[in-house]
Amino acid sequence: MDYQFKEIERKWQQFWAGHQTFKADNNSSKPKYYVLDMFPYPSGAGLHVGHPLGYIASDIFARYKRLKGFNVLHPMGYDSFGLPAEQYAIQTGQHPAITTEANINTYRRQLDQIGFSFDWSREVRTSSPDFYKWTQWIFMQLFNSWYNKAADKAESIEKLVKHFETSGSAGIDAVCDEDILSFTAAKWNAMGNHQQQQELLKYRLTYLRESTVNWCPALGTVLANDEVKDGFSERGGYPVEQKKMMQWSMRITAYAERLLQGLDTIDWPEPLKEMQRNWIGKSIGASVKFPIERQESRAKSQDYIEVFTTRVDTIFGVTFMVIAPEHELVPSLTTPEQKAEIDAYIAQTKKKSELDRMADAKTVSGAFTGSYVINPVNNEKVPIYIADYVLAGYGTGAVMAVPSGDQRDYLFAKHFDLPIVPIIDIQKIETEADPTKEGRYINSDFMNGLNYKEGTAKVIEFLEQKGVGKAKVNYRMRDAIFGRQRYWGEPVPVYFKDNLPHLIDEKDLPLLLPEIDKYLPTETGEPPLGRALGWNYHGFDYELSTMPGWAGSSWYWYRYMDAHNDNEFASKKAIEYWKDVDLYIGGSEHATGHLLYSRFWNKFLVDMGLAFEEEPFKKLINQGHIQGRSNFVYRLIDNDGRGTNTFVSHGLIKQYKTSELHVDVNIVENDILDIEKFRNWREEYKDADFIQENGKYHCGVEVEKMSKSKYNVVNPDDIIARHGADTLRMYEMFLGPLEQSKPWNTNGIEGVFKFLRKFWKLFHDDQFNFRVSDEAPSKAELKSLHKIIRKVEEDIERFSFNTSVSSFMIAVNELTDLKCNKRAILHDLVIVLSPYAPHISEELWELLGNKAGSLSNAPYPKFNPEYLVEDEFAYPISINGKMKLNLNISLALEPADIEKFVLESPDVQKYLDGKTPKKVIVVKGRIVNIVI
RNA sequence: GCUCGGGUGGUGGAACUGGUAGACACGCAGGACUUAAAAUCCUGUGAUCCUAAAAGAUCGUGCGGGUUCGAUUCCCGCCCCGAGUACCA
Repeated sequence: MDYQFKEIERKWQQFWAGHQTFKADNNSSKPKYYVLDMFPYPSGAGLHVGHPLGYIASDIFARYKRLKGFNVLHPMGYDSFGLPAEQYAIQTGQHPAITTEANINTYRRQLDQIGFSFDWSREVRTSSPDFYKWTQWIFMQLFNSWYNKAADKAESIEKLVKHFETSGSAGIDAVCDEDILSFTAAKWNAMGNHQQQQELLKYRLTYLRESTVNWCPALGTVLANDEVKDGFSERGGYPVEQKKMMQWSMRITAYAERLLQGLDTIDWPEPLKEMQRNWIGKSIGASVKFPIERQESRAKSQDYIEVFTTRVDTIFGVTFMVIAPEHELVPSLTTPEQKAEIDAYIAQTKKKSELDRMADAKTVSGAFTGSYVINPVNNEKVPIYIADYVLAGYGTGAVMAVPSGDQRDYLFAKHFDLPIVPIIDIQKIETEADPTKEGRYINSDFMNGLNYKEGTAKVIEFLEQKGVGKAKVNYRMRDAIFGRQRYWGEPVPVYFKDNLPHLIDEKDLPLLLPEIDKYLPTETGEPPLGRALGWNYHGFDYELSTMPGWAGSSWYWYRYMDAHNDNEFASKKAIEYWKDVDLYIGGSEHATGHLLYSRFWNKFLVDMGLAFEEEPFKKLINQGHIQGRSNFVYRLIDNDGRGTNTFVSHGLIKQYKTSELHVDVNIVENDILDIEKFRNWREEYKDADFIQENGKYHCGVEVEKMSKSKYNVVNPDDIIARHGADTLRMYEMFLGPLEQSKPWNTNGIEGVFKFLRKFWKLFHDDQFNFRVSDEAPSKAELKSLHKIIRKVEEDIERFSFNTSVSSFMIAVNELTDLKCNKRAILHDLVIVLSPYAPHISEELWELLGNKAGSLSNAPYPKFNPEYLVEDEFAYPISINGKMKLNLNISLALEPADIEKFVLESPDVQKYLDGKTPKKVIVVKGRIVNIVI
């Protein structure tokens, strides 16, 4: 039989499913290995050819690790809460659970066809109550915890309460809100429960607080910073505005330092780590309080403005101060004379959209408040301005402006004609600011003559002594907003009593999503859950927002370890066994979302003693994105400027007036249009004419996003129907390096398919009868085999799957040339190929007389370097680094003899021409160059 | 602007620590088989020069320099493409 991929693939997929071949065991004497993919959101469009790229790579690795004797956990599931199902529900009234279920079934069918070795018995779905029960449970643990800076870990809130009861707020160093009270034990105990609870909320790791949020009116929900792009929602592209709301937040900032430090311990791509570092945005500097010079008549709300600066050493160069227009002190600082101007400026900033503000980044604007602060180092009077280049959300929302050292301050000073004072002797400030740290200070009183390091230490010491400043570390990262005004998400297990949030009883978990009539906000503007009639907790109102998309994905890898546990999110035993993810494959778009939140929750679970590895994903690989590759046809335009039904081949379009049209890539092969298929594609093209080149119609090409409207979506089902899953798997790897983004291009797929046929034919005679020989393999055959054994091992270990595929082709070509059908060779060859092309490998494995299904755990063949030793090899030598010649040298020669042989050989002597060489370059025992 | 990737034949891409650049595949050209086509197989395929042919020579990894016996690889400067980020004090 010729290579019948359809039957073979169906047969083995059924076998694997029926025999649970890839079921992972939680008890094994083998070492464990956990290979994880970022689980997909099951969208209605199904998988396109780009989605499985990472899954194929991880599957190859998982299968390889099994061959290497590991107990491999390789699961798959669905991140099944999300907006599209809900949008669809709003439009059609269909319950998102139904849509989701249907989409999951499509995904599952498509995934099964590709022949993945997933352990489906451990499948998880974030929208399933037995999964989100534990998402809610973890939320409750976060609510019941606070972050103890002294111990540098999260601790139970009860411990904090005990401390308050016995010692008051003294001695507590916590990550918390800024407006915490300080109190004695007696005062605490005298507080009512209501006030105590309110105070505790400022410490909890998940808490309710009024905060400015990204509100998207069109979507009717709050978005996280990473879901907003340039002032528009990432999904849908609707405008986003700032709004103050009571919101659930996660105190991720408590973990900022650990999240930063942990990056140094994990094997992740450097760019990704860099993104997280930038996101966390640590800057080391100082905070300084500048006393406000109050006029007697004005109210004394606060008598200083605090700034954060990374260059406290430049404090003698401060000539003005700038605060954000939203700064809370603005009203009290504005003098009556300046009020009109300030109000106008604030009104103007409010009007500006995020986009305008960015476009305006270079134009200087601002307004004077009329008030002054005193520079604490020299008691000089410094005017206070407001300007939108200062962000309310970073630092303290106020900056000390040093125009000689900071370019923005410089431009501002020039615009408002404020003094620019140089403070370092080598500063050049004629045309722009000079932020140098070299040189010695001038105009800086007690710092004069010091260098950067000395000066910084000195000024901090001075400020600390005066009690107006201290060294401080600042982070850019904000606490994560945790509420969405949406239906299709995890309900927050909280009810309200006396306006205070309370957790529901643990035994009432999961808090199920209630049924509602419509998936829209209520008429009063409450989230969709507000429509659930009679939905309350013993008469008390539930929280109506649901959790964001990242909640379930922040811990799901633990659920795979023990997917059916009803009593715990995963048993301690299972977590102790599987520990962490050894290899995680997914896209870099999750850098500052999922991958950061997951690390945060993981650290929290470790603090609680519920997990044991500080970092959840030891090694991470970002697979590149598969872009679409669009094809175009060119419609001839007639003299009246109307489109005709004649199409011009791409090479000839310069000679005609044409318009470009997308054409379905599935009716184009190697950029040549299938004219018949084109005529059938659409009614209007039935009678199309073509101006061709050499009898062919060439299409134009462009790389774009894969999308339906561009007719460049390639469905894996079609590829599998034509060439089979093994071809698809190998071709996706062959396309290029895994981590590189590249356009999908079916042009070369024939080559991979031909390879698999050749491989099949190694085991068969010309009539396609299975025929292998038990003769002893020849040296040449062993050499081919062992080259590939080593190559594939090396390639897989360094995730270079594309080069492996090439090497397979070479090996099979060599063995075909040798007419090799030796059982011993083919036996090992099948094992080595099996991670890449598992179906054909299983079939041949069985034909070779092995027990069906035993391939997945067959031992990977051991590489023997002896077989690579040749008797003679072509020895390349360059002369003067240029001329090259090849000598045939016997490998039996010793290195010293080789040298003699080379130098005395007639070819070399010809070049030497009687002279002795000046220098002989030897690399690894080989002469590579002779300098004459 | 800043940070991180990356520029190699007609195309996708190899070359792992500086050591025969262009593996492998696609495409293209020629040939075999065939009444014909498809499929399959074989040969050639960086450019230029030279040759009847064999052989040979020169150039060649974005551009310009440098280090080295030797550079796609290392260093300096520049250009272009992609990704992330954006007034972060």
